[in-house]
Amino acid sequence: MTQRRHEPQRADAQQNRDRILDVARDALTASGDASLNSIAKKAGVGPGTLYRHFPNREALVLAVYRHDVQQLVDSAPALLDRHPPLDALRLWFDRLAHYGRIKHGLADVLRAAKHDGLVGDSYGPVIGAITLLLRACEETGSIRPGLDPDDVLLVMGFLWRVDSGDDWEARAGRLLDLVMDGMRAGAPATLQR
Amino acid sequence: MTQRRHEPQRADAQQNRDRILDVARDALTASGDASLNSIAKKAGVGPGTLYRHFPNREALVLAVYRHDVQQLVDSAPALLDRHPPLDALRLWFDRLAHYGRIKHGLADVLRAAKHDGLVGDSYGPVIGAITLLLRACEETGSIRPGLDPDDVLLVMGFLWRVDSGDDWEARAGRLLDLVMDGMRAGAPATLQR
DNA sequence: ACCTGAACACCGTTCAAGT
DNA sequence: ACCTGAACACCGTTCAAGT
Repeated sequence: MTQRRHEPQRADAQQNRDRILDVARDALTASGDASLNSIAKKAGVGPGTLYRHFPNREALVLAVYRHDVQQLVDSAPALLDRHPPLDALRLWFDRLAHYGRIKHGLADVLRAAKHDGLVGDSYGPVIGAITLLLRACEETGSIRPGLDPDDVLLVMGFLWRVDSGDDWEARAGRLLDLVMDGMRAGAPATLQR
Repeated sequence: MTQRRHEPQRADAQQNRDRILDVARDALTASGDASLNSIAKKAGVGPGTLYRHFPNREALVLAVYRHDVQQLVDSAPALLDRHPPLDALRLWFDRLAHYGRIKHGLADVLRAAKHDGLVGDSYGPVIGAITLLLRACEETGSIRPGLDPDDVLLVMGFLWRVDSGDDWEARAGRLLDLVMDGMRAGAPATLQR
């Protein structure tokens, strides 16, 4: 939505920003809990410079993964074009699982983003994509109506926490099937409470 | 399983241990990220003393919630006596949700416990309770057979992450229903991959 | 306008020295 | 056998001083 590229900015500032993002991307992929100070040092800038560009860890993580998230979000319509809605939904969450596995910290940011004010920047589009997919499924009657996208994303949170054995993909697949079966239209009605 | 009460131990050591646990319980309920140093200080002991009793944060959290977890685990058979298996399963997870909401850090410990060697101490019994409940459901044919207790606990992890509005209980209930519908025997078969 | 880097309060953790 | 508490390396974050 907001286009920050090429805003009037001093050249050295822009360079610093880019180098920080480069280093941060590498550092975060290597291990999710890389310290901000260590990232600043590796980027060859003072801690203050990092904080000037990114006021907190969340902002940095978000900036690092911005394009990747956008790409994931954009893929939803294409999936809907090429597959039945329910399959598209499933495939999209497959992708989400892969993203969450590589992009450390993204899960936490998405979780926190809901409460902080910065809903529009990354959480919003993600929820938007899920909404799109859910609606398509509803229209074909393949899932129960009225599912809340926030709820669905929350439950799918297990995808970020499957441990990283070599069978993680199979396990995630099984569990994804399980949850999606619960979302299906044919699924038993809600229990009497 | 292991009974540590009244092992030969110096009186002051036992007192220190108890005071640390008391303070830690309060501190953790107040906020989940209370520092170990601050807990030691409030308990009136040096940091080294805390570390002598509990080598890391995980051990402390586990010790603090030991009795509560045991109580939860023990409640499973009673639930099975008084309710149909599927209802018992649902009610037990309701309780788990309430526990995870108050006992900060317990969720992380349960997650980490699987990989660390200390499986027997707390993770084991919890998985044991889930296994018991799942088997009972299987026998009445109310859920699909072959569900892995680890998998189920992993998916239910969303319970610890429902945010704490005043509607958290309703939301958790909805999502619990959703997941349990997926576990049901009547649920649609696994998708073709 | 932006960067530097020393500085602050804190963290988890260790370990010599005491009793 | 156990406790103390100074000490270490680190963390996130700030802010005067520079260019």
